[in-house]
Amino acid sequence: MIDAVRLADASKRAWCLTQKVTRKRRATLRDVAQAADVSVATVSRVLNAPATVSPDTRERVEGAIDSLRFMRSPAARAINSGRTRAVAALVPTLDHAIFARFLGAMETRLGELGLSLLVATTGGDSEREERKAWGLVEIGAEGLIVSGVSHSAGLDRLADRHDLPIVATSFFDPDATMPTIGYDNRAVARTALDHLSDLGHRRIGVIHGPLDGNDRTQARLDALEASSDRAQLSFHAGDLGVGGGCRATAAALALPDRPTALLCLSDVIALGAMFELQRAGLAIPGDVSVIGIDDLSWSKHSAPGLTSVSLPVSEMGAQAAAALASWIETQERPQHQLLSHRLVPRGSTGPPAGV
Amino acid sequence: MIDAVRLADASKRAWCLTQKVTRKRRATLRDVAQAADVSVATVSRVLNAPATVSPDTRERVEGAIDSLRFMRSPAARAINSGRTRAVAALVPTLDHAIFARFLGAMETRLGELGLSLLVATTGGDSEREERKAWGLVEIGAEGLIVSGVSHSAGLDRLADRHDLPIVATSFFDPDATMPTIGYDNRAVARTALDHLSDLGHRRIGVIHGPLDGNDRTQARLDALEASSDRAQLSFHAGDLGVGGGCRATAAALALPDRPTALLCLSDVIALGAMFELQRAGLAIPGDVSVIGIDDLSWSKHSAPGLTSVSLPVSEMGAQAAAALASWIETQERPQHQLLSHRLVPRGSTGPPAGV
DNA sequence: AATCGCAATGTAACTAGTTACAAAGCGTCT
DNA sequence: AGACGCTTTGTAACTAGTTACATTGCGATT
Repeated sequence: MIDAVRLADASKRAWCLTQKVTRKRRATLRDVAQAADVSVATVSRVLNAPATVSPDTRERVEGAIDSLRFMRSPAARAINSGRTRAVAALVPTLDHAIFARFLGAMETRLGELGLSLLVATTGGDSEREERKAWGLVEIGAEGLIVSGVSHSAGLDRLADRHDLPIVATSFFDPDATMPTIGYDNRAVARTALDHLSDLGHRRIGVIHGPLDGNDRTQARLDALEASSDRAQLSFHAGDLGVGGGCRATAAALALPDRPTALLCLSDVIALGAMFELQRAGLAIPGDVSVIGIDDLSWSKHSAPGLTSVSLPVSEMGAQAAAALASWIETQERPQHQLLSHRLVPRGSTGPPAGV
Repeated sequence: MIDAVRLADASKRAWCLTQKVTRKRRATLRDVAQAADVSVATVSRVLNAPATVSPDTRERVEGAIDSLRFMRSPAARAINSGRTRAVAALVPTLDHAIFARFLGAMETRLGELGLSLLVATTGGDSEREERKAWGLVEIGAEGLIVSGVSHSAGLDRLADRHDLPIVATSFFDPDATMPTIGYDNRAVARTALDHLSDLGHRRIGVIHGPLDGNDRTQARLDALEASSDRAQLSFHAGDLGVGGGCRATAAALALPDRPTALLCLSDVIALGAMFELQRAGLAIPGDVSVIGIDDLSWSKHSAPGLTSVSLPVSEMGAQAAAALASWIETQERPQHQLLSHRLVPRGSTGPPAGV
């Protein structure tokens, strides 16, 4: 321990030395002031309120700024303003259309609000989530948006310790300790099930991804199990991604009593299901209907178009960004927000063959 | 102007006042020192080199830290260390699997290197790219990774002004002003074309996305046009995404002399093409072969599996992260890096019908 | 001519940490 | 006993900006 510290210390000093030798110190505000023969306050004013400086002086200062290639130190600015103008988002992975879309919308809204976005991935691991969250706060994130994994105790500690604004998304739960902005995952799953059962399907295969640490999937499955009186449900788990959907679908199709419809807990999984059905030579929806959840951008273009439950992911990103920004600005904790989902019927679902 | 400044000033003061009333000032290092009855230096030591402080004192200080819920100000740390430990990435959009994968790999590697990732989207607009880049640097990004849009003059100015490390990715160009880490887009396109022409295809439809500001697409098209002696090429532009692929494919299929193969400049576009072919009742590859570029994670799972040119996108993200980190650390500009691509033949390509 | 108001500028004290250097305390060796 | 070395701690000066307050100088009133 002691050795490690000493080592770190030594290397730090060495690095600092190199610094001083290698690169000429960057110009500071005082250098500019000296070069322009004015006070530091005047330079600062040229930067922050140019109108209060005489055109004459301003020009001289601007000249000095340019010739010294001066740039304000963000850290020094932050120390004075108390603001870093950066917030962070934690998502399980970027390699999934739904999170990417969410982050995209969030980044756009944050940009409008003058904030930048730090992104970290957790891999759905709540220990890693906590570690990354601390790291982000330590480099200056003014607030956090978490998605996918439930708010772990660690995040609550973090929020408490820093008075740190943390918004949880992808689910709605008015009883949660932190504000939640999301949809009702149980209702989402029921919407999909209702659609299939309304069409007359009684044997339905539920295709889903991994469960570990994924509250959304769990909530959806719970809701389906609770509604299992409406139809005979079989559950098939697969890995993440299209490949997982393929394999789980293959398992469902191998059932002696083949389902007449597949309820996929995401459109990505549904894409795998459609590929697998095509491979099996089964017609959609003639032989088997397919429904997804998410309504990704390509879903309307598939052949046939994929029936899906549209989730307001972009809106969720924008709302979360706005809520967090206002929380930071006003110090007032935002309200929970329930966003509505919507069934988008397309060609991939129809009545079962026998009907 | 003056009024605006005054207004801003006034509201700022008001805000500060509110601050002081509403939230109790956060504890500083000096508060902790006072509470523990030690000097600020000792508190700092407890934080940075606990071994050099006697267990007795350390305990007292740690107690004070806990009871005051003290947290170091990131800005103050940054001002002293000269490091913010954050770098930024600029991508055209997050809503595209290829950039999401790239960013994911980058974030992972940066995390290993103790750096955090700021993400901003440019929408493929170089003006916006420049604006966002400045914004990111102003809040403390120590380096930049750009992708997709060519290094605009604005970025060069930024790099020059700050001595800011900027790495360009998604293309390889040893003559570029900033280090590039990427693949040879011309060669990538030729690889795809060679595969089709080796199979015997002579009428090939090239399906591509929008051109504005997209150097990668342009480079690929240039290479194809230069090789147009190998086959008769028709070019079909579509919007971004699967929908664009569908529409452009529809146009290609409507040609009096229908192409026997479709060369899609991305797998996303290829997915659109496959959907469209399915809609048209054409068999893949029996009637029309399809090849993509990217080799996305689902490409191997489609029906039939999509032949694609695999791009080392994840590796590119990791390499860019490592290169940028080392540039920041050592002040030594990294080398350009050419990453190799690879044809992945799958079921979607075969000899044309007549052969 | 004296006073007032205002714009333009400077001085110095802030922000919240880190750290070089000094000093005190204590045990050990000569 | 005095010198030396070690650990432990404190003082004060840094980092690079912002800003409250003081000051100067000029034109316009009174």
